[in-house]
Amino acid sequence: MNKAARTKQFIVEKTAPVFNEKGYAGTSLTDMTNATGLTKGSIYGNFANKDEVALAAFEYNIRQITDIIRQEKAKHDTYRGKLLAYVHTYNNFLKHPFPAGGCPILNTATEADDTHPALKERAAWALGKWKEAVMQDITRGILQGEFDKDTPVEQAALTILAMVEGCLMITKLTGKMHYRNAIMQSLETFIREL
Amino acid sequence: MNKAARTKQFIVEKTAPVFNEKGYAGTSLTDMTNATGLTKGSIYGNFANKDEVALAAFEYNIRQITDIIRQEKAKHDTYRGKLLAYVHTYNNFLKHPFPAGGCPILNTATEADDTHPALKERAAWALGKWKEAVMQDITRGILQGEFDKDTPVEQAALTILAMVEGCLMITKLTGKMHYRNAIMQSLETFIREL
DNA sequence: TTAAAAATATACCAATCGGTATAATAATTC
DNA sequence: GAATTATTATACCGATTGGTATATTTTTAA
Repeated sequence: MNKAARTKQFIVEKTAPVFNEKGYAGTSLTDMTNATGLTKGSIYGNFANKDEVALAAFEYNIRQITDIIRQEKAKHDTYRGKLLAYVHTYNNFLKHPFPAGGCPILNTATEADDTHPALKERAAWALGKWKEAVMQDITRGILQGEFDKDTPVEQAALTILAMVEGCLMITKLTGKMHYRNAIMQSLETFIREL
Repeated sequence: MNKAARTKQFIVEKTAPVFNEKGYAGTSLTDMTNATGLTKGSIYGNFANKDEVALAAFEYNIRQITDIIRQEKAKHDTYRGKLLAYVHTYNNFLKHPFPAGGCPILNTATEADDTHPALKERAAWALGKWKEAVMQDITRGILQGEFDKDTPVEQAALTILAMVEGCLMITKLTGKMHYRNAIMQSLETFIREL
């Protein structure tokens, strides 16, 4: 890993939380130089434009979360346990190195909707991957006899995603932790009833 | 209603969809003059600054939705019917004059989180009002014997909100209508099981 | 209808935006 | 260790940002 690659990585790591908190349009080059301590020339020597940094930062934030989830899922053998890992992870997300600013998919979905199609595409892709992962857990759980074999797999997966994202949004907006606990309680019930 | 008040209203109506689509930071004064056909001087003669217009536009978008929901709820006598009105309204929201850009609470929650505290406060307030309305429907439904008397009222209300907002986010990001239908199906089931 | 008041348009402000050419510096290769 | 290449900093670009002072036009009240 040569100097250039290291600096590139450094820029991504330092700007990722800023992009996630302030959004794409809200993050200026000045924010980026402040976050990194580097100058504009230095940043533009490693990236073609702000878009490239934003995209790389988004990927970084996504990977941050998927790594945590994968780790937590691995702790459980049953597929119900793996699904419940979402509940417990998000319910204690202060314990984990979650990206500052919350869920990057949620953040990107609303802002980049009309303004930044490339970023929106990445966010949609990430959501799709997440959906597939949950669907796979449900499908395998059905095969293992853990879940009802008549479970509508895609619908259940989408419902889990919606509850998690809705929960994150409400918690972020209100700051009330018992709101989060309440919604996560419902999600747990939903998963246990599959 | 004198000229000034009419112009103020006109500015709000024309800029409200722009703010909701592009966000607060993403909407420039040029966007506002384009949307209204007025000049900067004219806008600043009626509002102190961009903040004031953004706040008024947010209130306008919120009222737009609450009016529709109130109307749809009034069509049903039962409280279960009133709750299901959320499902049916959002499921056919193309039929209604919903604000362009989707749910203003969702849009504001993510963007204004760190950047615009006043707007965030209004969004949190609107969400709180919504939560209270749903809780009231559930409480009255319990008194009427429609719902199980052991229903955790606040938890159920928050879950409904989370599912709706999560659904809106996923639909906005992916554009897939059958995702929306699936999640709304789960919400309907949830309400019917209260 | 005319005078006072209010609303709108024009022209401008400093500051910041994203981006770049060039010079200086550091890393790499021979 | 010297030469070359890659990386970073400086200084600047035009365009756009939010905002304002002033002039002009339009409402409103007498």
